[in-house]
Amino acid sequence: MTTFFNSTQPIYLQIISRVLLAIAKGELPPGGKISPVRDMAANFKVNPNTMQKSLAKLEEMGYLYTEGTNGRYVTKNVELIENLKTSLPAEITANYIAEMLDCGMPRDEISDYVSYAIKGGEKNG
Amino acid sequence: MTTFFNSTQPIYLQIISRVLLAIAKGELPPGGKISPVRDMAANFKVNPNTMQKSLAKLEEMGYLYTEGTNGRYVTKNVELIENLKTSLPAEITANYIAEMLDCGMPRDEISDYVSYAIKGGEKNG
DNA sequence: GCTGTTGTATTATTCGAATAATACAATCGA
DNA sequence: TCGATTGTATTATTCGAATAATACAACAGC
Repeated sequence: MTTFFNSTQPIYLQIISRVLLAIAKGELPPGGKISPVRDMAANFKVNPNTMQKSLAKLEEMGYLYTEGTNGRYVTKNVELIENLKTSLPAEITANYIAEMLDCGMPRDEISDYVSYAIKGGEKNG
Repeated sequence: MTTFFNSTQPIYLQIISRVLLAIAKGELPPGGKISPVRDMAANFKVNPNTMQKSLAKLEEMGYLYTEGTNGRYVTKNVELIENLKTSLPAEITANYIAEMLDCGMPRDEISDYVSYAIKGGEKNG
């Protein structure tokens, strides 16, 4: 069914994450026009209302803005976007470290563990 | 309100994670009796039904078992628990690496990034 | 002016999570 | 035996997420 999402988190939040990522990676450039709500809903295979909800939240956060009935655009606030580029991986990493500490892993062994996992302990696409 | 949980994931799943962690860390030793449903519900400040749901799932998974009306216990299957000890951090790490790659971070820079974050880039309790 | 596209709003329905309030069955201990 | 404790089951209600089906307002292009 939902090819894009997992079930443990609301879809609209997962959409927000994906759009933020696209903005951070420059796939959605500053000032660039994004697809209409209905199209994005179709692409993500979700209900237009769900898509609308996600985009409205992103607008609240300042990452998107609406130009009347003309369409929706990515913010031109490049500082906000630069900030996103650094804060996204930072948050993910801070979260990861917290989880590992919670697991009982000593702080000074975590990065070694990551090294090991990357080099061959696990198979990562 | 919910001092223990965040809102982006169902509480009963978060409880499951916490119990698994406690088992892996040995805080709940193999064969050890755990608190009654009602007590655990009170401790976690959730509804007894929610607690019951989590414990039932953990039982399905084989980590707990019920002795009639006597109480609930942690499995004596130490191999299962040993497996948990390694698989928990492995899964967390695999997930983390996938997220970082998704962010566009080169594979060979991830562990350095973690090192940096641990040593002082971030403040971690 | 008309039509299509855009964002937005509204109402209703379904579903699962969570809570509440009980009730029941089985065992243990006094 | 009696009562407390245990796990379990049942029914109802509330809430948010998600979907469905529309409807409306505003602008662009013909």
